[in-house]
Amino acid sequence: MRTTFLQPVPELICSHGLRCTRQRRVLFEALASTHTHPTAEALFEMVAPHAPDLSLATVYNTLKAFCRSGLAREFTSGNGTVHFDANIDNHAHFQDRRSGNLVDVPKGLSARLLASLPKDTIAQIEARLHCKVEQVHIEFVGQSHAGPAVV
Amino acid sequence: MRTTFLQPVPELICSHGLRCTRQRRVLFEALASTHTHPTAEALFEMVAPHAPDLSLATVYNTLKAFCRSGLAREFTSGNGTVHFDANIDNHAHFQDRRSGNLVDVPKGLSARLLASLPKDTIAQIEARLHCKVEQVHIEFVGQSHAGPAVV
DNA sequence: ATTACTGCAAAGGCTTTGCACGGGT
DNA sequence: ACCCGTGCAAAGCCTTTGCAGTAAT
Repeated sequence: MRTTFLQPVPELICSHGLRCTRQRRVLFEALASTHTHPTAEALFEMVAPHAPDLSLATVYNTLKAFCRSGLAREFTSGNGTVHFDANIDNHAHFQDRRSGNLVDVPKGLSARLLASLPKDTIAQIEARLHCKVEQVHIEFVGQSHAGPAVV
Repeated sequence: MRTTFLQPVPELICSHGLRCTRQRRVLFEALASTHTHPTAEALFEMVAPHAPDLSLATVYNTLKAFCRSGLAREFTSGNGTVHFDANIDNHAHFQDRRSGNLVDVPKGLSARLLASLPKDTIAQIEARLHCKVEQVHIEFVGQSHAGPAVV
């Protein structure tokens, strides 16, 4: 569990043009403190104990606001579930086929994977498909053994 | 447009334990004849001219049957849209950020990308995350220039 | 004081399902 | 003849939205 931030959470939220409400603080802290990638519902349940009358609609609205302002990122895994992530830097994911749980591939390994992609092949993709590649998502799917694989 | 199959479509459908109806033939041919990855709705519109009273529910049901029987594959792209694909072999995708359109990265290039992933790094992922990696999805996101980039 | 955010409930898409009919085997 | 597959409409998710009240600036 990461519990410290480069910038205190309230300032971080404010500096992104959002009002710093109790709900947003709690949600951001929860989101930033896990390397799993909770769905809106999962996040709702994570914070429920600390925010008794938080509504699910607010979770959705808040997450959307976070994404718009660049505080978080939303993405959909191969099986269709929408996940949120306060870790902005690009990294690969691993998803358990059975549970659908999604975790980060550790930073160093992610970086190695991304660096391994041959640049000339990407250039060829751009040429063949008449496009400009801006991002790469790598997702591994398979089976988790044992307990919670949170790194 | 690919219009020939290793096995004639009806046999292919039957051999997967499905009844070969007109709707299924039309849908499978349409799906297999494009390298874009239509959504259920898009496929519905593609075949509408050739199947006047096909219902959208049937498209959904049929696609699900195809996926269950291994004739097709379903996946969700990073922006949450569900796409279908009769190309079973593993390949990378490119998605246009604006339109959401998704196309295959040509086979050869896909293969090169997949082959470039360092095996030892994957082994380390398995070790660190206590998991077994079974599949890899690579998705590029960016901008398409010009017209339809169907390869 | 202003205006953004919240919670509730209702509305909205997309997808699935129940059921009677029709078509494949 | 059997029974799976189809079409329609209705029901079910998940997510967004409208609105009045509340809290942040």
